[in-house]
This record gives sequence, structure tokens and C-alpha cells, in this order.
Amino acid sequence: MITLEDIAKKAGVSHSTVSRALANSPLVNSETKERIQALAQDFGYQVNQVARNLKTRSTRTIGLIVPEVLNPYYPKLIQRVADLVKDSGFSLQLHLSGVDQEYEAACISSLRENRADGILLVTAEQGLVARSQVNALVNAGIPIVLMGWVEDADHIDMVTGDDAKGGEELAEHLIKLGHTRIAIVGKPAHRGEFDRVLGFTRAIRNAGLSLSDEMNVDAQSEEGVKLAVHGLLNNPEPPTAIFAYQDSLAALVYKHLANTGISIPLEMTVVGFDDIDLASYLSPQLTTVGGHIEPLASEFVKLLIERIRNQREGNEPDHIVAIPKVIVRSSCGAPRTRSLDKS
Amino acid sequence: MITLEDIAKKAGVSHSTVSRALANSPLVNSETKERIQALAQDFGYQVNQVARNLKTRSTRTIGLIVPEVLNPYYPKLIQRVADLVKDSGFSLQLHLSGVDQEYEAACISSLRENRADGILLVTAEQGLVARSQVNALVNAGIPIVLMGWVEDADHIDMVTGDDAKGGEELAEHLIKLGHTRIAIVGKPAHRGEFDRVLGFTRAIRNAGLSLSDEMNVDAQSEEGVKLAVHGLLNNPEPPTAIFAYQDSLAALVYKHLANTGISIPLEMTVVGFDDIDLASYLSPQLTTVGGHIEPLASEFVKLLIERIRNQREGNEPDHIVAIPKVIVRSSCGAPRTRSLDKS
DNA sequence: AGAATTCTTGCAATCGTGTGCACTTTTGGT
DNA sequence: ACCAAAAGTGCACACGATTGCAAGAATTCT
Repeated sequence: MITLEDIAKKAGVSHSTVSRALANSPLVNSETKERIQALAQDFGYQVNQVARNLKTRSTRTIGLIVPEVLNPYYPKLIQRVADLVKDSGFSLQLHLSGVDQEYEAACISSLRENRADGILLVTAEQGLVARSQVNALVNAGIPIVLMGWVEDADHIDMVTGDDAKGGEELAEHLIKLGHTRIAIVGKPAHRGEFDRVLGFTRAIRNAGLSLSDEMNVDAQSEEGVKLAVHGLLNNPEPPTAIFAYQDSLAALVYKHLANTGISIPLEMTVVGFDDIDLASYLSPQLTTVGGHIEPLASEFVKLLIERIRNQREGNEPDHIVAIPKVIVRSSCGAPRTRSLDKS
Repeated sequence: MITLEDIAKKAGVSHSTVSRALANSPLVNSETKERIQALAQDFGYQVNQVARNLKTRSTRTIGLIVPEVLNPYYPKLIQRVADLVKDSGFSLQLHLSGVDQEYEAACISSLRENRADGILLVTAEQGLVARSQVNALVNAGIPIVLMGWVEDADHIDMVTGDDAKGGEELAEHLIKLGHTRIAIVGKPAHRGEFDRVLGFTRAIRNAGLSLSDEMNVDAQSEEGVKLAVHGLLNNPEPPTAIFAYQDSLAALVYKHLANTGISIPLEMTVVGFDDIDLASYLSPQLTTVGGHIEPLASEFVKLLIERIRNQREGNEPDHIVAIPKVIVRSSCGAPRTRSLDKS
């Protein structure tokens, strides 16, 4: 690999001059500057960022830790974050903390050792696993922003989606359509999902409606959803709407309703949560809650980069909350009413 | 940030000894070694990989360049690659080359400047854009492996999925079921898709069947698929099977068949290509072609790491081909025949 | 006891850049 | 022509680690 020194020899100057010339410093004569730049170009000189990083004590790299990438929620986030990071002139170091989450701490360590300028940490179902490592970062003054739902983290910058509010608005949408018997299907695995249900049930109770236990069924596997749906349909008073609080579960609900010959939305309204791509591929397209990933990702990156740029001011940790929106598609109708067209 | 020197002072030894102690070198007395290790632990010493990388002229980092991450094909690949890279003791630097692909060259430059030990480059629809940069890498002896369909690249290591073979086997599957009038829907955007159709049509011709022009319709948008499906159904001799050569298109075909009241697979067989998650969420589950991402990713990483580990032997560039499999699900039936159960 | 060997440890150079400081050359003002 | 200011360049050190070599201390052997 060709170095500053190599170019210096060819140009008959010292490496300092080459360094300055390539940095376009006004300290070097414009003719020699051009000569050196041309030479570097010709010989395909590529700066050694490792050396530069060592000298300048900065890497212009930010680390992104995400649990996994198969759940379509995360790629959306990654794409957005990557674009923003790139636009800000940083590189992205991606780490997948894995399902077991043991690895989360190792990811943080790796990023520290590699002197990332800042860290974006997306917590997974278990919440914040590597709490002590994160605290160490904060104490060391290394910028870090969390994304997710983390308790007892007032001292850490954080962005969060307000799933409770989203659930609430979704319930209000159904109530406005006239539904009074609404079922909830799923099994909360993390704080966000728990909040969705919380907001949803709160809105239902606020509307003076009741939510009996048999309208609230656990289900996570394909088989579980099948049993849940059949159970609901066999109820003496079956629901007119089903809230599956993950889109992927809603897709399974679709499937089992189809097997039973029940039409959506004519005979049953179904809604989900997350707005993954699948939601608009389903037929009929699924009404769901989402749209907060983009603003969330923006704040996520923006906040971190501000911290990196000047750590001195605004020392108060920020907690930013994004409110998701109900995305109305064609899987909802008024209860037990036949409408004329289905397109 | 705390350095070797800091620990050395606290331990009353030189930084060389600390370095050796932390590397668990047999050159240092076991008692002092333990003392130093304990000290480093207590003070939370984190090695500066930047400095280490400079000295050792290796970063234990490999770069992965992928066009984007919203197409569900790529996350699957990324997850697999990330796991393998991690297991081999490397870090992953992810770059998204973007849709315009101008940025591909910039990604390569960045990875070179950061002295990545090797580069995994997934080409996009346009094929290999940054050809000159890749050639420069090869000339400089920097390990790089391509994934995709690249012409005139005999001198570069490459892994490729044999889409033609996959298309062929898919066609044979349909022929075996008894189909004779088969339609193809889509619009080839890159070499892989082109190959799928090529293999598919070849198998059809080899079976002595014909493929008229009106059975081969362009479509890529939702509207396009709608028109295509309606056109096919209104044909005097409509097809009994439709091959949509991306799963996402197949999903649209599903939707428009449903709108027309045609049942899959009783009245129409539909098959796709890619095996994205969507394929098994559809109802009925979609028969498609896939399963080669995992082996492809494995070879991708394995090849690169072998090149990194010892560049001397096996200087012949490798071209590895993975053959995808037909994944039979429930969207296929015999033509125009009513079967008894639909599960 | 003296010499040879083995253990430990420190010194100093190195990786490739960036940059303060000193030094030389050029410019400009009188 | 002389001197002050400005411009251009190189020297040398620093960033934080690794590592060959030498040297001192401890051990073993004759």
C-alpha cells in the first residue's frame, strides 16, 4: 500500500508537505499543491484512515447495534439510519446483537475498542441487557443513544415510539366504526407490545365498552392463532373485530378466517400493528399502526450526531417520543353490515 | 481513555510488559501477569484497536456492500453473513450502495481507506458498476469476493445462484403436474431474473410445449399485474398456471385472481421465485424457488476468509455456483381438476 | 564457585498521519 | 539596498499499540 512518504519521495518534498497538500492547506504553494495532488491521483494513493484516526483521535464512525435483521421492522430502521449517517459524513459499523442478547455487551465493547465516535443501541425484547456497559459509556462521556423502552434510564439519551398512544387511536378508530365486541390476539413479548395492548384496552374502557377475558387470547405460533380464532368464532357472542398486535399475527388470522370461509372486512374486521410490507400485500390490505420508524430514526441519528459534534452544551439527557399513526386500509368495515363493493 | 502506559504506571512496570501481560504472553512472570490483568480489569482498560490495527497492519474487519436492505432478500443474506463473520472473529462494516449505484465506488474507497481485510460485494440490478475500483483491488492483492452475475470477471472470485437451473426445475415441476398452457408474468430487471425466465422457457420447449407471445406478459407495478392477469384470463385459451418470477409479483397475482373470484390452486396454479417470507404467509402458501441464500452466503464468507488467511496458495480465482431448489407448497395443482381437500 | 542457561523486563524502533515550531526564501515597503 | 513581514517547507514529535533485541536477575549445571 502506497503511503504519504512514497508520494513525498516522488515529488521531492517531505511527507508533511504532501499531507498538507492533500488536505488542501493554504500553507503550501498552489503549484506544488497541484503537482502533488496529481501525483497522488496517478499513483492511486489512498489515505490510511487507521493512522489518521489514531492521530486525530476520531474515527468518524458510528456503531449501530440491532438485535437482528430478519424481522422486517429492523431493515426499515437500518436503511434510514444508514442514509442519515452517510449524509452526515460518517461510516456505519453494524452489529447484530443476536437473539440471546448475551452478545450485546460484546458489541458495545468492540465499538469502544474501535473508538467509534458514538453508538446507537436498539434494545430488543429483553430490554437493555448490557446496562453496566452502557453506564460505563455514559460515565466515560462516549455519546450513546438508546432506542426502545428502557426503565430507569433517565441519565441516558433515548428515543421511543409511543405504542400506547398508537393502540389507543387504533381502538378509537374501531369504536368510531361502530364495533362494540372487539377481540385482542397475541402475546406481549416486550414493553412496546405490552403498551399497545394497554393503550388499546384503555381506549375501549374509556368508551364505556367492556372487554371480557374470553375476548383477550394469547397466541404467538401459527397453531396458537388457529386455536384462538376458532375459539373466538365459537363464542356465543363472537367479536366483530380482531386486533392482532403484530402484523405477522394478523396475517395468520387472515389465513384462518379464509379457511373458515369468513370474509374480511364484510364479516370480520381485522387490524394489526407495525405496518410491515406484508400489511399492504395482504388481501384486503391490512389496517395497521405505524409510520413512526422514519421520524424515530431521524431523531435517533440527529441526537447522536449532535452529541458527537459538541458534547459540552445541552448536557441534559433527552428522551424523545414519536407517536405512530393509524394507517387505514381496507380490512375494516362497520360491524355485521354488508357493504356493496369490496374493491 | 485509559492507555497501556496508564496501567504500566500503576503497576510500576513498562508499557511493553503490560502489552505482553494482556496478550497472555509466556514471556512475563505469571504473578505480575495476574497483577496487571487484574489492574486492567479494575480500571476498565479497553485496548485501542486503532493503534493496534496500525501496528499490526490488519483490522480483522470485513466490509459488506449491499445495494439496499428493504428488499427482504438482502436481510436474509446479511444476517447469515454477519453470523459467519462474527464466528470467524471478524467485525462487519456494512455499506448500502444505494439504488443509484454511483455510491458503490465510494463504498469501496471507504473500505480501502479503512484497511478492511477483505470486501464482500453484492452487485445490484445494474451488475458491477465500480469495475475499475474492483480491478484495482484485485491488482493490489486485497481480497474481494463478488456475489451476483458479472460478465467478464474471470479474474475475480465470485459466487452466483444458478437462477436458470431453478427456473428449469420449476417448469419441470409444473409440466409433471400436467400443465401445458403456462403463462409468465414479470419484467426482468437484472441478469438473475433474466436467467430464471430463460431456464423456465427452455424446459418448456424441451418438453415439446409451446409458449406463445401472449402467454409472456410484462408487468412490474400493481396496475401492470392487474392488466396482465385480466388479459390472460380473457384469452380464448387461458393458461392453467402462472409463473410470476418474483414472489412479490406472485402476491399481486393472488390479489387479482381473488378479485376475479378464481381459486388457487383449484382453478389456477401460481408459482413464484425467491422464497421471501411473504411466500409462506400467503394463502394458499406459495410454491416458489429458493433455499440457496444460505449456502451462497456460506461460500461467500468462507471464500473471502480463506483468501484473507493465506493469499499465497490457490491463486486461481474461484467461481462458485449454488443451485436453488423448488419449494413445493400448496399453490399448485393439476390443471382444471377439482381436488377434494384444500388444506 | 564460576559458567552457562533460562526467566523477566525495559529500551527503542515502528506502523502512517497530523501539526507546532523553526528555518529559509520571497515579497514589499521605504 | 535594507529590513520587516509573509509565504513555503522540513524537522521532529505525538497518537497507542507491538515486538526484536539486549541486558539484568535468577536458576541450573559442572
